[in-house]
Amino acid sequence: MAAPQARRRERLSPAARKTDIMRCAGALLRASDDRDGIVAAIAQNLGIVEGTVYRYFPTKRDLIIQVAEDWYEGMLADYDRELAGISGTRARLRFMIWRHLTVMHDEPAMCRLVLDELRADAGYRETTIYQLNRLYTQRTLGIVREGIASGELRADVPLTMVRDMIYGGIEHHCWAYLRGEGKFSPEQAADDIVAIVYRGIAAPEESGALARLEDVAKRLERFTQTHTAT
Amino acid sequence: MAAPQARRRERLSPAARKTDIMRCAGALLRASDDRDGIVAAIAQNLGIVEGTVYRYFPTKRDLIIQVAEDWYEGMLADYDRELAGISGTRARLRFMIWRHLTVMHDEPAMCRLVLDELRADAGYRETTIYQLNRLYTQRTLGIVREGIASGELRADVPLTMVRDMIYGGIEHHCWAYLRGEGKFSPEQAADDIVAIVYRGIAAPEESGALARLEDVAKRLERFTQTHTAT
DNA sequence: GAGTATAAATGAGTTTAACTCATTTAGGGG
DNA sequence: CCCCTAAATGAGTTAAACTCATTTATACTC
Repeated sequence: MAAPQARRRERLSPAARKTDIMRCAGALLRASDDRDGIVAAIAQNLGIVEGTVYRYFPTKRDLIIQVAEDWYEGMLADYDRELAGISGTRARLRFMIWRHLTVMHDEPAMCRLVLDELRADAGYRETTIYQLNRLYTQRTLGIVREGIASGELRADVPLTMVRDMIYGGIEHHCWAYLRGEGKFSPEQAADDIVAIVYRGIAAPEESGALARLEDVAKRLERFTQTHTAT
Repeated sequence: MAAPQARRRERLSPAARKTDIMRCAGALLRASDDRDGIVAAIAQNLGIVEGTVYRYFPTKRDLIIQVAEDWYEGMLADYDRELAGISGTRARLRFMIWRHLTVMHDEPAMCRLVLDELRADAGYRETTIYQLNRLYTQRTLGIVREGIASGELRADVPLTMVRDMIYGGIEHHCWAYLRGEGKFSPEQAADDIVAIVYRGIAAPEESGALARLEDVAKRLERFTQTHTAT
């Protein structure tokens, strides 16, 4: 039996220790979807004791949420700036959709944590993640509103349902991928979603043209009748 | 202090006891979203001991899953027969969507249990609920396929994405309602979803007409030029 | 109607993981 | 070099899921 390793009691600044714990928690959260005993695992990994973790985070849940929040904040930074460089309702919508799909694709474990665990429980609405997501979907709806204002989209678009179908669709589409089964292409998926949604909400451009052309047809008929009668 | 009630040891047939436990579990699952100590609560409600519950269900999870399965099976019975009485791609799609929305509306607690708890964990795929849902969405895709075959819908419809957007959209739409906040109307929601999706996937009927009319316009121009030149 | 076999039910455990707190001790300031 | 602060400890408590040897209601036999 190996002699029990004498613990070296090392003192870090609170900030450094907290960073260490969060980094370690992030790694473990990505490595496995089993959250049982994760506090013990973190402590063991860092060579500290469980109680020390609780000096920095009141509960396990707080720790996990803060890790997820930090990650998500970094992940969603700057989309606004990127979006500013894209013009056209369709392209802008596609960008928002594609970006969300890309997050799913690049960080399945974290996304699953957010979607399946954090979002399910009571305090989710008090979470930064909820706020960030709200902003993101609000931005998406903003694009739709602009499209309506310009006449490019129908005036009677049910706004929140468009949002629900886009983001609900994304989540459903990635469901299997998030648990390590199957693949998906963010580009392909974004194309497919945008194709359905855009056609679904675009103003019937053709209807005006059709009306004009129907008129043309009638005039032609009269014209030809007049001229052939002569 | 009230004298401790002498427990009356009553023996039921296994079937009867199992039914009792499941019924009680169902009531508690509907009454609260807190699953901690639910086995103890069931035992107390039935005047039995926790260990007795475990004689009928190997784990708490098994009990909950079986309750949810029984409920869902009853809930989704017969949709196939009802669907048979509805004709037209759009109406049939709307029926499937409306029905799913109605389940959400009538049994928010159970739906939340299935969506937020059962679907999140590993064994979900082995669940009857998963199978029933698969059949349901397969049936939906069947309707879309028929629409494509008849030429009513575009040939390039991304089938699974249509499914994901419909059912993901439904879930997103009901999210707040499922946790007791806000309302929604299954009828309105079904209309909105079907409006977006159907327009999104319908074949462009107008395009052929447009092409013909563009041709008419050119002929008219030539005709008028010829005749006014004279 | 008494004796007995069966299995339903018990209740006193164990286990595991989250969380608490009185005590210990590293390490910088005087 | 000592002392003070607060970081870290480790030995708890709590809570809930789950186990199992024992008890006992009930149906069946004779």
